[in-house]
Amino acid sequence: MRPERPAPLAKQGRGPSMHDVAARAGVSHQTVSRVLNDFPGIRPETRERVQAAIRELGYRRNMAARALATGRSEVIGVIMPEVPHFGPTSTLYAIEHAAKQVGFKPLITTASWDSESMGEALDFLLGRAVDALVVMAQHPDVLAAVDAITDVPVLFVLTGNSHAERSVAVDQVAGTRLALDHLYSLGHRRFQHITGIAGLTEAQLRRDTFLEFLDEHGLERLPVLEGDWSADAGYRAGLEVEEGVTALFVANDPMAIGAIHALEERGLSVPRDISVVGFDDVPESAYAHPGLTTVHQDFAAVGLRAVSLVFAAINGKEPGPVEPIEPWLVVRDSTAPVRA
Amino acid sequence: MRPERPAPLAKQGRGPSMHDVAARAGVSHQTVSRVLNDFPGIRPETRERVQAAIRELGYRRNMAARALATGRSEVIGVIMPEVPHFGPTSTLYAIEHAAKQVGFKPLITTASWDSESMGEALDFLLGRAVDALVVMAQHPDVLAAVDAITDVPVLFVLTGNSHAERSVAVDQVAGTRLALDHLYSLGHRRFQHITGIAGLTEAQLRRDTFLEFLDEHGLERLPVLEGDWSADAGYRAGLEVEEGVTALFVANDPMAIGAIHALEERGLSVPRDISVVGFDDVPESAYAHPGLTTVHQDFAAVGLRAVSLVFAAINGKEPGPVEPIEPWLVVRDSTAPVRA
DNA sequence: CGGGTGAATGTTACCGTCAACATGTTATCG
DNA sequence: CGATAACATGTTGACGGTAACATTCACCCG
Repeated sequence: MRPERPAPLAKQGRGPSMHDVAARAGVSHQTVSRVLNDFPGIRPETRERVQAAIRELGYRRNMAARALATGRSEVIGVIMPEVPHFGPTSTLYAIEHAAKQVGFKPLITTASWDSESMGEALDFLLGRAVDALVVMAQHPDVLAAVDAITDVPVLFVLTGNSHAERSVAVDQVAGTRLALDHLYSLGHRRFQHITGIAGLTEAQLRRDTFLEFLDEHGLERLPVLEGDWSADAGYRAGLEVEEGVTALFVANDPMAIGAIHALEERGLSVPRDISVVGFDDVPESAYAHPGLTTVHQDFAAVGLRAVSLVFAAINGKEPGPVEPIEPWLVVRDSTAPVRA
Repeated sequence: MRPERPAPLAKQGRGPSMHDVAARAGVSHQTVSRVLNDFPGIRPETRERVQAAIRELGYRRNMAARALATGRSEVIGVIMPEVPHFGPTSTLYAIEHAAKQVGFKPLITTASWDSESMGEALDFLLGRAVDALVVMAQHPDVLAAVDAITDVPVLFVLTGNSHAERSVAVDQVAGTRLALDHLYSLGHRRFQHITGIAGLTEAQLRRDTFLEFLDEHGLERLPVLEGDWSADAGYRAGLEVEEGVTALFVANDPMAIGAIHALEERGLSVPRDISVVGFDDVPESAYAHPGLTTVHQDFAAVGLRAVSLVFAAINGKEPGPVEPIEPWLVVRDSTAPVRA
């Protein structure tokens, strides 16, 4: 199962074309085209005849030909990270749904953030004449790799609002502060943080904001624990949480769940001994044990807004600056006031 | 943001074509084509010159034209359910990865299982001249809706091995029996089940097998609790679990997590008072509280095998019957021997 | 009642690529 | 040394649509 080059080509007889329909309806192929595209000035009776022919032949428009002639494909290219985490996946679904509403479909490809991988992804999508590009730019390098593209409108997503220019994102700084303010207001003063994958913009923003917050409040900087978004990593990091820490801010929910598991194994009770806040609000977090306090990110809104902007750009309207999407805090049982 | 018909067409100047490259390299466009497609019999020096021209112009093959000329698009159409659950999503990623290895990419669309929605999805994908179709057929009706398609190889996925014909699936009956045998061997005799979305093949198979199992062992049929795959539904169902039940088989992990939450709220301890088995083995299940015993489904294998079969079919090789993919049981802490 | 007008439809060229066939150019060999 | 492969490349015509322009016809009006 390796990539063959001159592929055997299992010639599958093509379906009927416009000409076939035209012949059957006794009109010219152009008239068929006009019916298909809802052009005015077709006699109802003619339209009827054409539509009948279409139905009878089971005709289906060839979008490759249409794309060739018009230069448009009604497809939006989407570049995703290679690992299917909750955020990208949710956003993808939202994009798919929103795109469908306006007659577009996504053409998906995955890429890591090195420029070679991105280059391949771009070649693939642009070669398909996608009408626009939505790039999940979780890593700063991605922006550079895509920068040269001018063939087509490009929109970045999941950039943590660090590149407001052409990007739709949940405000990571605001989300992080929501979590930390909550813990601080419960009286906690000894904080630790478990990060997401090093280098990813969102992980970096949460981490930087965490450290900023500590400094602002004159709190001690305990070691930051490195994670990779996975529950496994959260578990391992949870084993390393320092004695005396009462507030643990974890960069996403799965890691938080892993970490809580580790803490309990160590005999620490959440939230009695230590409060934990996650990030994302995955559906299971409400039923974790204890229910996980977390920052909700509205990925559906991200997808919707992304498509709406992309659609505007495709139609030549250049919209104004984009506001970040505001996250909100969901307080559950994994956080409690610090013990006296 | 509604679907406009005659769309304004933001004319974006097209990129260079083969002719431009040919002119620059001082050869004919056909020679360019040959270089691009790795045809033999090109003088190395000529090849060099063409490749230089390609690089200099930033030429990119127009796949719409290629698709039109060859009738192939190197794209696999994928029809997904509208709600992004773990199984379909994981499978999608696996398909994307496997497809990439053989030079294909997925074109995704979602559809519910009614024939109208499926019809639209099919029109869209076949209009794009996809080379093959992978349909996530979670509902029996889907099979009927897609049945008429002969233009292109079609493969079903996630059918729970109920339609072995043209389908790749994890064996649901086997998986269910793994879970139930485990519980039975621990001494449990009072079972209850929380189902997935009514009507979906996988949910149905798990449920039917559950009932069969009860009958085979002469166990009482307590009411089956209706769920919908969501942790929420699991929680609600968990509130309804009957007194005296010691073994709860839940149709997926998120619902199991929700159910456990409900049981603990009711003062029942898992696994002391009641053992719970889930299905799917989502990554967080290992760190649920208690660690969830569950049936692991290898979605990566499903995706891989699906692509491999589809690829074979595209190249005209009709492969033999497909073996189902075997799930396995992962025993963790949510199951224990029944108390004496 | 002839020309103008607009509605309905037809004709032709072109989008960028591949496939089939045609041509030109070297080596090869009797 | 001329016929003849074998190789390297060029030319032409699909593929199935869309767009621009051309045509036909009926009708209206001065």
